[in-house]
Amino acid sequence: MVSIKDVADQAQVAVGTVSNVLNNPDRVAEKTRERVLSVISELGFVRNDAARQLRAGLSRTIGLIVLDVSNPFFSSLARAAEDRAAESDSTVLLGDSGHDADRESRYLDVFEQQRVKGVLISPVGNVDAKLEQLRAHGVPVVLVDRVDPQRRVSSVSVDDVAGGYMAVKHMLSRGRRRIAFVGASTDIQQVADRLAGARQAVAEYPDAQLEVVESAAMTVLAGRAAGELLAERGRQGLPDGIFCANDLLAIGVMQAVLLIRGLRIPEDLALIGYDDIDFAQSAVVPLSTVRRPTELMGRTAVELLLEAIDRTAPESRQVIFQPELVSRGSTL
Amino acid sequence: MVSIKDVADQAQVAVGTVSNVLNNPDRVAEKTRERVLSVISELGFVRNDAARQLRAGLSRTIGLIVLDVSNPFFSSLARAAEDRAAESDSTVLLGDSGHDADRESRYLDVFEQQRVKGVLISPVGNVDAKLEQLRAHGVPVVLVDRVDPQRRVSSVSVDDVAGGYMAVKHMLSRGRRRIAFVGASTDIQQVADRLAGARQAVAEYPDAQLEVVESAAMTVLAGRAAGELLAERGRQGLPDGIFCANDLLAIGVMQAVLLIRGLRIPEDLALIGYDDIDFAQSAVVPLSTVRRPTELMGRTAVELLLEAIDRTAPESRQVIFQPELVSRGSTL
DNA sequence: TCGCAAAGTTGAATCGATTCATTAGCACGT
DNA sequence: ACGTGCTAATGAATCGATTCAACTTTGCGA
Repeated sequence: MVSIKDVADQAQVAVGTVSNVLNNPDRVAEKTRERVLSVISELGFVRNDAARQLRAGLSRTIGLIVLDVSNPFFSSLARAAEDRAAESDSTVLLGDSGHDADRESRYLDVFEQQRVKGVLISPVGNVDAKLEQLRAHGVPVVLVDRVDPQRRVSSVSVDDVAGGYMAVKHMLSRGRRRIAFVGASTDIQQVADRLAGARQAVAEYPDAQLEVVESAAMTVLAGRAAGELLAERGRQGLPDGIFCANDLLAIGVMQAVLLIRGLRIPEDLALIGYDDIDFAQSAVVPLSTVRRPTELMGRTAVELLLEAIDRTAPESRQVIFQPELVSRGSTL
Repeated sequence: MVSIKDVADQAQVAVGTVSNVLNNPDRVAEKTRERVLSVISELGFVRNDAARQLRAGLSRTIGLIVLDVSNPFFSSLARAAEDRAAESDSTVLLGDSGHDADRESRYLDVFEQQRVKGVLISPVGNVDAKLEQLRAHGVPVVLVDRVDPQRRVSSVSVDDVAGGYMAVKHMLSRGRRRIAFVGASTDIQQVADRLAGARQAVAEYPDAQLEVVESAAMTVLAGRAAGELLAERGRQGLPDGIFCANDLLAIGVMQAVLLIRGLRIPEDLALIGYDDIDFAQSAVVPLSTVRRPTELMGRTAVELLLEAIDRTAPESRQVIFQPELVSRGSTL
């Protein structure tokens, strides 16, 4: 394996000079620099990051742990984070916890051993202890899609109350009055927030009413079950607008309504989801939905982290983004 | 920052002993070990991976570069690879190239600087030069979902010809005879292979015929366009079995057929896709499909890599997996 | 009591890049 | 000829964990 020493010998300079060629090129005379560079490529020298990091004390990597990489929300966020990190020439180590606290904990351990500059995490379980340990070791943390109730750590998240509000307000403004909300248990913060937003919107229209349908999960199949349940009532008992807590549910409801009862969307029933997954626009009837600014969130998360790294006094910041309404055929 | 030296001082032992507690616990007397361990947790000592790696010469990490983490095929493969690596206590660094050669190249550079033990990659562009460099530096490489024509590097891939064959054979064995293949350009190796398999199956039935419909892309919308095109012919001109090169196309075809022409699946038309994405089973009519053994591929890829790392003579191995037919409602 | 093997412990040397105080070389003005 | 100021280059010390030859202690049989 070729080391900086080998390069120095071959180029007839001292090791310090080679190091300067790599890190402070302008301190080295042009002729010398060129000679060293040509030896580097001739020998195929590649910097040993472990040695650099050991001496420098800090690494150039950021750890990112997401709940599920196959979820487009997270993969798009991760990509944006990587791009932003690359601009400040850092690298992102991506870990997928898969909603599993053990995996999450393993990644945190690895990240700490690797002495990452900072950690971005959308936590699964109770990570307070681990995060506290990281912070005690001087590793800044930024929460993603979650806020710290004690506001001790920085975070980027989305105003889901506003998202629920704009979804339902959208249907109300188009004349719908009998609104249904379909979502899993309100134990999930995001579901609770979206429902709260929906309630706010309905409260602004005295003649409107809101019905809550609790689904077993947040999947297409659960949505279909909910849709069948509603459709069984017949035309009279039906709501004229349905807001689903995510797009998968909405697609399930759409399947049930369109095929099983032959109702039409949006004529008989307006439908809106949440997340803007790929399938939303390629559903049979293009699905209206609420989109979260994932790229911006990823970039911002990295920026908050870099800020915390540079700053000595680590005051925390909570950044909350506003979601965006995407209006398509299902609410025309 | 707490180092092994601090632990040694506090526990009144030599640094070598602390190191042994961590790496060769059985060489240390029980009493000493306990004392050291308690000091470690008391001081919150965390091993510095950079120093360990510098001295040991090799790291405990494996680099994995996939084309698109949000593709369930890759995310599931990545998760399996991570689990397998964890069993041999290694860590996987996951990189998402997003079909972008620059990003891919950046990751390869980072991996090499980090002195990863080996690299798993599903390559975008022409990475021959980079891979050659890695191999020259003694870093083993295993290709994922791609074979090296020159068989110089190991690989794990799927027999897509067999996949195409089993999909079409399945429909033929249920009495369908007018088969259509829907897929994007055969410039894509996977598409070409699946079509070749379809041809093989059809050739076994003298009274069967195969029609090829080229779609613009491999998306739901492209599938819908293809479905509409077919449906316009009316019942007579229609095939009675359609094999789509992936599930997205199949879902598009299903939408077009079911809603726009009111045909029934599988009575009027059998339909089968490829990949077994989540949506396949939660489609209106559950979609039959061909599944690739992603978990097994991920595990095997890591195993091939570990093999190559341990072995001094790096002979390459090409492992080709057989896909599996998943029969659901769309081909009953 | 002595000898000797086994078990336990020690600490200096090592990995490779970075840092920085020091030295070398050169140009210019007086 | 000599001092001053500048750029360029040097190389020893450093980061923290691991390794291993050397040393100490313990246990046990003769």
